[in-house]
Amino acid sequence: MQDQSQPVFRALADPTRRAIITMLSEGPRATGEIASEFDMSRPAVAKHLTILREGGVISVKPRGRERINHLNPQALKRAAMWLNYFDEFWDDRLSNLKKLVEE
Amino acid sequence: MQDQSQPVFRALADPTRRAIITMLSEGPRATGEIASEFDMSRPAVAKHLTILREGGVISVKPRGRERINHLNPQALKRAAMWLNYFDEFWDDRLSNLKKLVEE
DNA sequence: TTGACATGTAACCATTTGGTTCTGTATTAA
DNA sequence: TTAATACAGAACCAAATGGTTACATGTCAA
Repeated sequence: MQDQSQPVFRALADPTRRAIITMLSEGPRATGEIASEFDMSRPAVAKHLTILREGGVISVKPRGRERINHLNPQALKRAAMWLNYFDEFWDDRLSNLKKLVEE
Repeated sequence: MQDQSQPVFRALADPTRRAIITMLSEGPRATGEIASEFDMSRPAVAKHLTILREGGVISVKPRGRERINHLNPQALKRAAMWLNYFDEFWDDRLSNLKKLVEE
């Protein structure tokens, strides 16, 4: 079980980064467009984007002089799966059903 | 949606703390018992336990001179719910079923 | 009651984190 | 071709993080 999930959980640890994730769930955004939504400098936001990229949470496609940031839900799934392991402790009913469905 | 989940995500950000969570999912453990499993000093582990407690992830019951640490899955659920919001992006089928079940 | 055990907490330290400003480099528009 | 735009990256800084050792306190056992 050893820590493949560390970069994802690290990415999730900061509220600004979680806000960026939420923002990108509505659709891809250019870097500057994201930065303009926050009360901090563009390089600060750029650093957060780097950490999100390192965690595999977002991917970037250059388009002209812009860089378009896309959410990469696969990476979030890794963290969700880790947490869902504990499902059984808070919701046996739903967890059992899920297992059934997955079979 | 504003940051009630911050302390939980903070608690989840460190690999040692996630290991402690896994350990406690097998059953309650005394502080020293937990510390002995890690290659670091007891106070270091105690600090991690404090952060887990602040995140509501564990709760502590004194028993004699020991302090028994219990997993508190409710707090983990908070983080899981945040992530599950993005379910729809990676697994529409299961997410739809879940919604149906929850009704 | 005395000593060992289980633990918490304080003081300290190196590294990481999250922010800043400044500078450099493509790319688009005039 | 020149000026403005969109961005990356370096250098710097304060505060938070994750670790340490040393010390204090409550509880159990002899």
